[in-house]
Amino acid sequence: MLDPQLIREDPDRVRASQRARGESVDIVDQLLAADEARRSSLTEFERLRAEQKAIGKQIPRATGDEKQTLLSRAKEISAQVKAAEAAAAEAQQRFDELALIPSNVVVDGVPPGGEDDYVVLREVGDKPELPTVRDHLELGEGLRAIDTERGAKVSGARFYFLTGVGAQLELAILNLAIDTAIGAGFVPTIPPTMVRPEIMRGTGFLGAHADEVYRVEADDLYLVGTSEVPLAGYHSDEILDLSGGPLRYAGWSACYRREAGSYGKDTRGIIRVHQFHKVEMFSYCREADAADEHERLLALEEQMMAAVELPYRVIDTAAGDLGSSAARKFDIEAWLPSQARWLELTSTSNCTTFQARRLGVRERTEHGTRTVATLNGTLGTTRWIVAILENHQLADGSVHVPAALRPYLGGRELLKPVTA
RNA sequence: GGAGGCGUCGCCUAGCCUGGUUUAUGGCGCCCGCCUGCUAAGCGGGUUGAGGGCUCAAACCCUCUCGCGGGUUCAAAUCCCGCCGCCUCCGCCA
Repeated sequence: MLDPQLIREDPDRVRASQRARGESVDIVDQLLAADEARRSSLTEFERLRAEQKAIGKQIPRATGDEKQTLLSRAKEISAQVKAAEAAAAEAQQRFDELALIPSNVVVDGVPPGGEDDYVVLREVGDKPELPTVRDHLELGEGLRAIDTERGAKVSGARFYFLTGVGAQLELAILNLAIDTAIGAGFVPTIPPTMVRPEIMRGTGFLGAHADEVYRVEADDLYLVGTSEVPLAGYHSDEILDLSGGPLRYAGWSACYRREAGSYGKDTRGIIRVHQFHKVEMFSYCREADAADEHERLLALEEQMMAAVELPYRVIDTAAGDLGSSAARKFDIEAWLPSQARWLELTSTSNCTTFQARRLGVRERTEHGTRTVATLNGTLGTTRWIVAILENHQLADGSVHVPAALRPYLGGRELLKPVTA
């Protein structure tokens, strides 16, 4: 949700943002009109209400004829107040509904355009030169690490078992991620992965991508697609003290995604699955500090990429490909040798005050309270296994273990295929 | 799943039965000031949040806010209904 005051005072900025995203520009004028209607009906209600209260105050003191006069006048105004209140509530509701429509105002410098109009900020590391290229599933099966057949048998398409070194490798990635986060001052957090509707709505996931989300109907709860959701809800309706700097959390959780509408895409292996694990960074900070915090999250992601020794590039996502909550988004894509393309491994978004406003997260300042900014970023996921296996494969199907992961894998330097 | 209790401005708490002079009481904490070699104590004042009006901005004014949402009434923290959350006990399960 945008700041109503911003819409009122600088509608052109909102229009420009909507235009850059390729979304409705007219909505701004609809909002301005609805805001005008809302305020005028509110003023009318408040005027009548004040009058009603003034009369009500005189009634207990009055007697006889005077009291009867006051009572009849009170009765009259009571009906007027009721009508004015209903009108004001209706205007407010109309405004609230419209206010949810515009996406976040993009940060200056975000490339305009759609999915393919991203800007590559940098490319780091060399793509491996491989004599033979096996894809991650072939490698994973050879290592007895990934079993998608049994995953499908037990749970259906896009489910899998990680076994042996596969399970250990996932834990290694996630442990390295959480240790990195702790080292950077994040509070390690294991959040609930089922949340109430208002939390899911507040984070903006029930908008355009609502059919991506699993819903547990019997209990009216949603399964989260990322721990961003419970971490954003963690401080909902709270007033924070950010005088000591941003509040930073690193959530470790299972993530669930329906992947509706992605039929036939990434069907092989574990690139696109219904359930995976992720360590996610989440920061609450002052809006003025949000851009710096975004760079900090990106730097930590790059630190992780270096640690797992993957060639990658950083892209600045174009306006039209941002989620509705994000004002800017950087993705890190690792090289995927089997398909000779880049594969998204992390994504970090600056949501500015968009998410926090919906969730009622504010901070105390000298002059009152104000909405904070929220940011999130990936520090490790199950998908990283894909890039690690493929980039570090050797000719015989064994896989070199990056030094940073070895402590989490019993010191092993090499994962070898199971021949038996 | 069953029974009972509770939800008041950061924390604790009065008010609810018996609706209106309540601008929601008092304490703690916190902030400002006074006093005092310093500190503590003492004294005085301030201290929920949201929205709107006026304004360059403030001061100021108004409305809403006693878990949430309805209802009754001229008038609701107070009466009625529904919901949510927490606690205790019982049952069931791990």
